[in-house]
Amino acid sequence: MKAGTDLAQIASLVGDPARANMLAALMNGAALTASELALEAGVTLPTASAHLAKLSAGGLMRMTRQGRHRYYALADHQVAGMLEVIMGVAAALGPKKVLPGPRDNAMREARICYDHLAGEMGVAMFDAFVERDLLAVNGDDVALTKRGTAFFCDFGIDLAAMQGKRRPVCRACLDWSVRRSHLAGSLGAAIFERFVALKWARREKGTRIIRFTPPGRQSFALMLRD
Amino acid sequence: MKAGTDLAQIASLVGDPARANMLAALMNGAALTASELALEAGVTLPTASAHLAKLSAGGLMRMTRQGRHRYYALADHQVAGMLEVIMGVAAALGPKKVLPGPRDNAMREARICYDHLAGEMGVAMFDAFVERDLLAVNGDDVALTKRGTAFFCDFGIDLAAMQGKRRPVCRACLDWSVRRSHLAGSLGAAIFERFVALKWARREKGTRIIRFTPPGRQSFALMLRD
DNA sequence: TTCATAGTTCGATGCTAACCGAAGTGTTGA
DNA sequence: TCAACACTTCGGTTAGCATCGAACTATGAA
Repeated sequence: MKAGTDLAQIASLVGDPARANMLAALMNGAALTASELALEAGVTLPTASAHLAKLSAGGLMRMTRQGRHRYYALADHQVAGMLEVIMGVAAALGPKKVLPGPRDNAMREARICYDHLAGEMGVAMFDAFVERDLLAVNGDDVALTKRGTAFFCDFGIDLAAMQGKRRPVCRACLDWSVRRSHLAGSLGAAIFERFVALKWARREKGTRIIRFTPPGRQSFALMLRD
Repeated sequence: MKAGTDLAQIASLVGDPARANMLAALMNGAALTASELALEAGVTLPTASAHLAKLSAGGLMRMTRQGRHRYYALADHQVAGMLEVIMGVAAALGPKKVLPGPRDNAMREARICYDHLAGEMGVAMFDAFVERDLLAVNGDDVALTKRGTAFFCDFGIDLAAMQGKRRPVCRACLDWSVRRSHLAGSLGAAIFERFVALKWARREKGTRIIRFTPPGRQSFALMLRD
């Protein structure tokens, strides 16, 4: 009985559409003001204020004052993780393909998932690698092919250093915004590092968004094609 | 906006106390009748029936008819996992140390978490391994030590077969009933398999409970100690 | 000081949904 | 065929809470 009460308490905080929209808007890790969140949720300021008070009291949010602004953010990683899991269930259950995922275009296009590229560009990259026989997919398993080994070495990645480590080299990671796989593992991380080193892309400070430079975008497209 | 709506839809299903109690009661993996769930939630049959209809329509539950009984169970693993995560957040936030976790003693002591041992015994095992320098914990990372490698080989586990696989060998998994970590990953799974092979323990059919045999319990304690 | 902006608090309103009793459906057993 | 049981559906009541406008507080700028 007690277990259910706790469960309900947290879930009901997330269970209101206005609050859920606010929480979803904060999933990129940024902190937003009360006004911005009100806009995001489609309610007036007083209503938003009441919701924010509840979320804070419930421990799901953390607030910092800065002058006359109050910035709200998710309380911690655990809360963000919980929201991801719930969205995962929602995505798996809802057969409605009506463009799920972040409203934030930049987030949907390219973002950091731990330490590798996710979003539409991440999925496109993964698909291209498989298409070109650089990666071999077998169920949930992903492995480097001979061609792939040559290709990534050529791209400037030290594959030898990854072998035999605890962390898997290739791993498929399900993208909640697109519901398709992208590349994780040490190779996924190394590729993203290389993108940054080549100045093709950089992380936007304080968020999980990845911004590609115009030339970087071009090089990226080229890399997938040939 | 759409993301928030999906989020709210699922969360609000869990967010009602009566429904949350029902879901919590089903977390041991068993299937219960509508009457039993009504009792569990503390509502009358008609009320429970309405809730169960909603949960089923929402995809969180699965129903099977058996004569004049209707058995309700959680839809799948993903749903059970989501509930675990939410309870984890609730436990982390609620400063009420009033003995959180499953009312069911057997569940709290030892249960399956995917494919490895969780619950009090799982946590005790993890602690002992770290204490004895078989595992090295560094933040969220867990790694095998040299001593650990020798120990687990000696215990009859084929560590070589795990290396280089997609799945991590060691992983820490947060236990919602005890709020401490236990061992997951392929090593965690292999250890549990070994327990079963040695007849120290077995899964109770249809539930997530793990039953240790008396000699198994003794051997287990010995294994942790020396 | 005065004005503007950001946010909270208050009071009133209205809608949703949880709830129960009573009646209805379907299954089992006699 | 009838009675008992398990469960669902229906109708009506009630309580909670999301919502908004208006008034209030606090910070910053002129």
